[in-house]
Amino acid sequence: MSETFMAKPSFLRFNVLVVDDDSTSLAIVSAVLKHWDYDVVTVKRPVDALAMIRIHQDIDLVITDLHMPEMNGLELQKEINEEFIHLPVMVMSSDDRESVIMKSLASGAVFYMVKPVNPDALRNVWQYAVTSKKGKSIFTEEKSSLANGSSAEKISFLHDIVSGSSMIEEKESKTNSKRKASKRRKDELEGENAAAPKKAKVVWTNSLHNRFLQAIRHITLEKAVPKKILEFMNVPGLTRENVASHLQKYRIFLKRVADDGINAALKNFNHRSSLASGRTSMMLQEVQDYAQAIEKQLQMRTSPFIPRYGRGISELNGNTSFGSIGLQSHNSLSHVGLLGVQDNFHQPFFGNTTYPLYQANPGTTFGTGLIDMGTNSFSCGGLSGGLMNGTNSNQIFHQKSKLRPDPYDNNTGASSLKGFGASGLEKMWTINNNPYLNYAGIRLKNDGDQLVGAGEVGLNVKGDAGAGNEGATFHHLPLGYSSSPAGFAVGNEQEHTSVLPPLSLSQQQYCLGKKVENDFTFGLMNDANASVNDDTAQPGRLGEGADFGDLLFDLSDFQFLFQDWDDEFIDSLFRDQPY
DNA sequence: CTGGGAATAT
DNA sequence: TATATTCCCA
Repeated sequence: MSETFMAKPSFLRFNVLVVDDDSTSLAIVSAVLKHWDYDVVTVKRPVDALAMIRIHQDIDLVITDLHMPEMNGLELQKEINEEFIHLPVMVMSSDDRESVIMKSLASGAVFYMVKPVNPDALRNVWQYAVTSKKGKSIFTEEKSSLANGSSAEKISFLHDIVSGSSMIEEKESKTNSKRKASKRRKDELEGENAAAPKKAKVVWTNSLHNRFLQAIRHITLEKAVPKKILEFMNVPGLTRENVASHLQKYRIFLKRVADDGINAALKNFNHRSSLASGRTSMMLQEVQDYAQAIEKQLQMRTSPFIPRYGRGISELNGNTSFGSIGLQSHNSLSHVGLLGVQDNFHQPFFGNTTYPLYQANPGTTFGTGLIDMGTNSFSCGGLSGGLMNGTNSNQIFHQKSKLRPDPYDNNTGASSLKGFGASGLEKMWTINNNPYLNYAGIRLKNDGDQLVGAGEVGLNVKGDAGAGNEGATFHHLPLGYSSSPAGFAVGNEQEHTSVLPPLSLSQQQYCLGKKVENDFTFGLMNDANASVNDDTAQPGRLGEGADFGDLLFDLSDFQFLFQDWDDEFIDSLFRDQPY
């Protein structure tokens, strides 16, 4: 606590929404925030900010410019806090008049930054986000920036005054506010020294949890004790107690699975699951871990997954044949589900030794993925069919979650539209009523990162399921396919960058599970004998060397939704492959 | 000190 | 209610 400031623990992720009509300012703030390891979303219009917050559902902090057309920062702040009470909003402006500052803070802004924004001030904004998350504030640090007489310093003091105490009281004494602030700060520090500082609650994000799981897998469940796990995880700031606590919860979960079955365990695991913030991946990981444990115990050579998990997961959303694991699905066709399985399947279905883990055929269908939306449409999940494919399970392995941004904009040649499928969208709409421009998910256009639209992948639509890219030419995963890509591959037909190796274009159809209604089959892997148009889909077997885990989506990757993509970020996706 | 269960806190 | 922290004891 003797540091000049409390650095943001690297394992804490914060989604910061920046709103500024000025592109330059927006870019700068965004860049600085990213530099400080925040996840940043930017919009230029306040109305888009509101939409983004509603859709994203996992914004931790909003930083908005004050002076904007249509709606100014304070109006935006008011709207936000009416709808999202605990979402902190910071205001920034080149206006350094104290009256304006005070008005903003009185209005409910948690902080006021004078432009040009001090990078140091941005570094610590996570604490405000933490405040919103925890319902308590964490201000234990001395800020080095206080040493000088900058505006930021003044603002910082103003904030200190406002936080945790009556604004009215402070207004009355604003002339000597600086002194009072100093005194307050001192009191705080003394109090903390006496009573020990409040520890920030560790939030077990998906990524953190995944590290935890990795540790357990590495150590093996039997030998996994808090100390070893902690050591393996190697996360600064994480304590043995934290790990012990989580391990306890984890074991309870496993026990519940053992006693009641995976279905029951999943049911009350996390009802709040949403794509970006939920713990769906944890569920999946638990399934994996538990399945492995079972497998070991029973010394089974064949997969024990089907009878137990296939249906179990299917039943999650009440669907008799396919489920989607806590995610939305409102279509009688299509489906999806990570582990969807045909009702009468009684054998392992994860590919076979000849065609292990192929993706579903995207020739006429779309599929796989996490979310299903729209009439006659298909699920299109972020990862979609992009997860697995290929005759080599190792390939599959490394394809996992390599979400690719779109390097192209076929219309302009500019550097791309950005988009993703599979958010927990409830409102979808098509673009220009043009099926060729339909998308699953949200698209962010490059010209200012405005939210330009979201659509659905429709029947017979050549649409990307997944990362969208507007243009005459669609992008496909497998080379040569003219439609229906699934996944995040992008580019044009000739130059696409695919997360998948090309499929041969024979009539082989792939599916896991069965067809649904007419033409749609889904599933994660194919079998050469399967056809989308008949019921002959044969489940394959788990290919040798394949890992059940390969099939599991890691939703922590979706925390990148709406992220501004840049080269560094993209690189990090590949660099940080967990396996 | 460590692990793990239970009580407690948010 | 769920989950993380703290306490307690073998």
